[in-house]
Amino acid sequence: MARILIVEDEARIASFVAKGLRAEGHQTTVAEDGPTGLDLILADDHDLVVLDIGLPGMDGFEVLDQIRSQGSRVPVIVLTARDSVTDTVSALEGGADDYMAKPFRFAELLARVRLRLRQAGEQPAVARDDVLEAGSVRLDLRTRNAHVDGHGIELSAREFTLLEIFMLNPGQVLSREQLLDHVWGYDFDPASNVVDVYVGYLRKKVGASAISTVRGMGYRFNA
Amino acid sequence: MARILIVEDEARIASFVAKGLRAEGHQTTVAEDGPTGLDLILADDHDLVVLDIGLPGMDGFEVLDQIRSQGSRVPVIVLTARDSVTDTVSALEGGADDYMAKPFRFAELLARVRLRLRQAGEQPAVARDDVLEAGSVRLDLRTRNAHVDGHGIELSAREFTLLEIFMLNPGQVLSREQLLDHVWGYDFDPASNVVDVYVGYLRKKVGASAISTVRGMGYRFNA
DNA sequence: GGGGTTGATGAGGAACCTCTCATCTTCGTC
DNA sequence: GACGAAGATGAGAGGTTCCTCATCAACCCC
Repeated sequence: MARILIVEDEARIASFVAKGLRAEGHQTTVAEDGPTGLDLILADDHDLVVLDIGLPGMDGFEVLDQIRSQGSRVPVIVLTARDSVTDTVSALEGGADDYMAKPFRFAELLARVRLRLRQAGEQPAVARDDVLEAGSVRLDLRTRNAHVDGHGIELSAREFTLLEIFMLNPGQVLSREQLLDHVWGYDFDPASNVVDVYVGYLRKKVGASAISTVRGMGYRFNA
Repeated sequence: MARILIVEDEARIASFVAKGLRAEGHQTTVAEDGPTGLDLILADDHDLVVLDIGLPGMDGFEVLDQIRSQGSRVPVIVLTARDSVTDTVSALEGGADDYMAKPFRFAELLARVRLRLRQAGEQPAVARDDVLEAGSVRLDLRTRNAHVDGHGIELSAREFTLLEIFMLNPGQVLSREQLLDHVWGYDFDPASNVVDVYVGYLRKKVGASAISTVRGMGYRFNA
């Protein structure tokens, strides 16, 4: 769909982002340091850049500064350390379009990537659906209400996000790892069985048949 | 803006809804029983109907049935008792466009009223802003993230909703009663000081100057 | 059908959220 | 300045949420 450059030295995060974006149908390139990233950006081969601030050699500010001063208008989403106010403000003043504080959940990054791509493409703000429906389950993303068979159910924040991810990918098998990345974030203990537990909670609330287990693979939401 | 008919026998709820909708700039009429409501609807003088199911004399189902069988296509939002699954399903099958389970928060009803009016008007789904910004405060309604000076802050669900209401009405004085209706719902103890407490929490997080006290009146969010 | 692997689930601790209550502070008025 | 009213706030109860761990059940392969 879009060609996205990830400038990030931590392999774990780079791969977390790249993997997720590829699963969304985007083409990804990873640059592990500033100069490489800068070259690739200036080659003007990408639709969007995800840029880490804490890079070895040449930090993200410098990269940002250079590409803007050389006239590139490619959308840039900056990754900063959590609550590094200074970083964030500088980044936005320095020409970044948006930023994410680490650690972040992939679902959030994805939302911003979509927003920036949409804005860049000048597409008329796809009347994105604020309500997901599948079978008897209805999820209102704006009011955060959920209904099964037209009868309201209560979901906690975690349950809601998990169900949202499921309903955005109906019929697809989602691995525990994918779900953990999307709902819990990349820095969560991958050995935890918290996904299993929350799938259990959801099944109790939306009906056991809504989510089937694919042994050895993960879970699938049935439309 | 729109002419809205409220068919509801409980005065407390009728006035809660009417008051809120008038504050939004709509014209409201209240009918306290089914036959009156039916007459008014058939007079075709309203853009939208909020219809209670539990009415004396002629219940909401009957009203709905009659108006649909007589060809009216006015959008109808039905009010049902909480978790009365049967009611809800019957209502939707009977031609209602949406429903709210009692007790409800006004903010939610408003969201649905807007949606239905928009659909009825065939307006091209105003690219409604999913991000509220005022001064240094930024509130992303979709991802439920909040930022102050570009630095993420954590808000609980209640805090978020309260801040949302404030930011939707910047510069306006909002009474405790209004806030209670919007954020807590109409069946909440009006003598509670919970609004004061939560304003206190918000001030700690977004800065004390963001919300000023208007003595004897309520609170105002400053843009 | 036995054994190992994978998934489901109940129990429970820690943290958090929500609200009430009582007390303290601020404000306006006289 | 003294007083009463209005608002702010700390303490804390009660409930919920989130997660871990241990155990139990289902499944697969041979």
